[in-house]
Amino acid sequence: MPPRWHRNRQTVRRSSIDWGANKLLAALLVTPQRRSSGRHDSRGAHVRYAPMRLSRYPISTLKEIPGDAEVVSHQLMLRAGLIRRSAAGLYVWLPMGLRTLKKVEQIVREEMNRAGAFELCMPTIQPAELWIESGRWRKYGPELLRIKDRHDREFVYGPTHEEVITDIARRELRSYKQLPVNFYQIQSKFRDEIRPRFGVMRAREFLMKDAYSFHTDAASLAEGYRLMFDAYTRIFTRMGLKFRAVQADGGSIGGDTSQEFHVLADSGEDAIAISDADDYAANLETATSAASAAPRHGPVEPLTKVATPNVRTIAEVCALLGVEAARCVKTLLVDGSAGDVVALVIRGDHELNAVKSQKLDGIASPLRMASTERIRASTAAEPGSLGPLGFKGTIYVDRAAAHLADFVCGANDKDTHYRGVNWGRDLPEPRVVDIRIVQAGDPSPTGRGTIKIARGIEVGHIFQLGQLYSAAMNASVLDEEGKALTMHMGCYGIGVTRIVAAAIEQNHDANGIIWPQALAPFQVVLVPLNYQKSAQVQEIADALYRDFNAVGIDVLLDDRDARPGVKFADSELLGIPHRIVIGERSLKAGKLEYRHRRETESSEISAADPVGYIRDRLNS
RNA sequence: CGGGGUGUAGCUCAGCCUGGUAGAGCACUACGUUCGGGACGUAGGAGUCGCAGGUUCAAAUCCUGUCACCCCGACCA
Repeated sequence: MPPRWHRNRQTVRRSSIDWGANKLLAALLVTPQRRSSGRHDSRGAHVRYAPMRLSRYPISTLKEIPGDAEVVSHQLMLRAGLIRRSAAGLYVWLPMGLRTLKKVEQIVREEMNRAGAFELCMPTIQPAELWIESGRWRKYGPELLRIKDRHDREFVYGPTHEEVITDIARRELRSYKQLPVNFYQIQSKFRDEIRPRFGVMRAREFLMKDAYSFHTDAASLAEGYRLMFDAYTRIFTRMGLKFRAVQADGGSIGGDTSQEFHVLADSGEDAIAISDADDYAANLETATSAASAAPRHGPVEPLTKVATPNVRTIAEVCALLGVEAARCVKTLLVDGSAGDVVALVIRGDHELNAVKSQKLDGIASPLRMASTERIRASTAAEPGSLGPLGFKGTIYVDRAAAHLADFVCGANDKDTHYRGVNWGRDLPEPRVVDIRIVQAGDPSPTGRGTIKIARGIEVGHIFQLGQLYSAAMNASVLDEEGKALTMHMGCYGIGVTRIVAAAIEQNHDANGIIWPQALAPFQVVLVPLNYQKSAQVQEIADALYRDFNAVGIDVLLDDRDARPGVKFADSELLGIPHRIVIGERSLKAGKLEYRHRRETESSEISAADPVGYIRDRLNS
């Protein structure tokens, strides 16, 4: 069933504005009966149904929150009629929402162009051969949507475009003189997420700006990477978002150096560690802290074995023995890459970081905890009384655990623990690694300040890929000596659709969205009161509407025959930054009422030059 | 994929336990009154009760299967 848009019984006045290409749209919006009764201008085109009059604009706001929307941005996007769900993780962008999406796109495009990147457009459907060649046909897993055409040939719906761009680059680029170069596109991606959620925030099909740069060497790549870092900083700054660039893990895309851009919001899915004294910031997955500088204390206590019946957790051990968790050590057994079991030792009050751990030699990636059967087979102990003492096999010890003296650990014997354990005396000196999750209050690794934990929404990610794909796909150019040179690559993503949701998460109140100026679908909403009754109100509202359009300010005229409360509520839900109320009451005094979406009180402005007033505010 | 939950009008939901043939509010249509913060009245349109099978004189309701969606965990822009 088609939605029913707001209608206006009243005949709209003839407008002098030339709508150009919008005429066709305007004509299409007209119902058949109306078309027959409409009037035509001298060129025979329809001009009566100006598209930015709310009586004709297809908005459909909801008072109630659709039941499946969990986070505010999803709720507000549905309530304001920006998107509608088509299937799990698949969304339709309605006209009002698309306006904001296009603004995001345009800012990204302008800044990418300014950084010297070239826009191109790759197909969403990609041939399987390229993925087989890069090795990701096997590696990518079920998130990759694989499809067949009528000839039974295999394709994928692209979740990313490294293969296609590398293929193009190796065919088009021949000489080092053509480098460095950066290509980007703003294109739909499909990732068959296990659990799409939060509306457009984690959708399966989404819009992404993806850029790929090609270089002769690592130094040039680092320079190109820096250019992208700067471009991203400008992009998110222009959008009026509070964001933070953080160190990141390469994940499935691969590569060494990588940073994420996070929009800070409490509802964010990612935790990030931020120093309170300098610019250190990292995804919790890779965040580290300063290792203790002081030397380890020497042994004092003798090694003693104590009975700890039915004690399994660190908390229980502490309670029984009267020691702090920070003086205990916990030993976690994980699957090794050779079918064995590897022991990871961390301090009792710390937690294991899976991303850091799975990078260690001899550990299976992704990280898996060893099954109870395997634990029994390799140690003859039960989980709960495991320890490094007497463990046969590889042992990795976290820096903080390695710094302990006279500590407590499991004895690898059911219902017993050791206390007074010391590295070097009772055990060999450990293999020291960094495998724990940093905690709020830890010292920053830069040596200045302490770590705070914040939450963020990842809206951008930049990588130095190196020769990962170019080597696999043999993408080379000739160097100065005429020898083949494997190109160095960087890749740079921005979640275009996700930005819209992230901006709302960061900018809303109880009444609705509060768009940052750069993302607002319209800058100004005109709210005439009694538009249908008062000739004066109608005349002034129409004139203002023409004037704003004439100077190129996006304006929406709420000419609906609705009560004031409805118009106010909708203008706030939609989050239009500037609202001008045209009412007979203030017109008598030669005034209009102005209110910014962030303000709680209206102010009177002169009716003489509202366009100039708004223009000043837009520029300030 | 594992665990939990829900499918009844465009939206939010009641009815289901205890079978008796479909409801409310919002939205929509018409008319009237109203009109500076989501009005009111009257009338109206709209649902194969997710789908399939079964039990029964009778199924939204009970049973079986199936599909879809949502929530909690490992992935990502």
